[in-house]
Amino acid sequence: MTGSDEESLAETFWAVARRLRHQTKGALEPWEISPGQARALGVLLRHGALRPGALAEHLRIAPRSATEVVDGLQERGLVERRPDPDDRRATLVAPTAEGDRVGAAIRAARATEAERFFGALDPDDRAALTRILRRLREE
Amino acid sequence: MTGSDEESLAETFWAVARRLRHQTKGALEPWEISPGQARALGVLLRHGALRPGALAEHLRIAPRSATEVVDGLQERGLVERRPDPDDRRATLVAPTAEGDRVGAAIRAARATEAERFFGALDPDDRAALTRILRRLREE
DNA sequence: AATGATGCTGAGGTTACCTCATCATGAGGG
DNA sequence: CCCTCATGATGAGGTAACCTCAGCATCATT
Repeated sequence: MTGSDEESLAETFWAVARRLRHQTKGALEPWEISPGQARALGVLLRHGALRPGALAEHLRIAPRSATEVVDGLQERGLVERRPDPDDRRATLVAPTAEGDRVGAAIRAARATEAERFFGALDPDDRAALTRILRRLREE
Repeated sequence: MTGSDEESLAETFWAVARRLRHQTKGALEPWEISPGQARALGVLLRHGALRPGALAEHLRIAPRSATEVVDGLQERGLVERRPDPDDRRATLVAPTAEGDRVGAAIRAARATEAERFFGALDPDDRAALTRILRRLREE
């Protein structure tokens, strides 16, 4: 019985994820930026300059894939590569001024979408969800 | 303030999703079946025979993509196509006996993984999460 | 019958990931 | 020093899961 309860919890979780993803997709369109790129930009805004490898760890993707994400962001002028002064093999990826600006705007737009999405919940539920998800994330 | 709280709620949600996805990935390996196929098989077990179009609606993907998922399941002998007696344009997709068997095994394996994942929560939190996610799904 | 809608699928494209090989550089031992 | 091995980024090439659009068969309506 526990088993099938758990099953439906995971299933429900994914159903919600899908709905959130579909709804949020449009939020990024004004900037023509993919979800992965937006996520990477967010990490860079939070952490400052990072090596591609470190960025990959944050995003939990392969280092090679981080190179691609950075390529995309660089093409749009949102980040720049510069040599790492401590290691000539390495590159540092840092947001440009435009990257800062766009990153902040995206952050705001996503907050609005999230408000629309999670707005269905009353404040208690919202707080409970936040608390529970944080526990699941950090485990 | 509400805005940034919401932002971090969505962010947290995605962080949890990523972790769950990575953890669950291995659970399907014994059957060499993709997550999407497993999900489709689950829907078919729950609903019985469905047209590809209806399956697509359940999965929230394009009808054409449902064709591909069904192709994959059919190659593995887990579902079969048969003509819809009510409409000769249409096809009904139904699990085979093997599909029933594998579907049940997958269901059990996923329950085990989900238990490992959501097991970090005490029963109250688990119930609350289930209730809140259901609301978000159905909204 | 004729017309337009519907159900499925072939053809072909996109995206976001992956692995493996390559090349430059770094770090430590002899 | 220099040799070897480890490490950082990237080129080359592949894959999985989605998509759109066009085409064909069939249905429903006039």
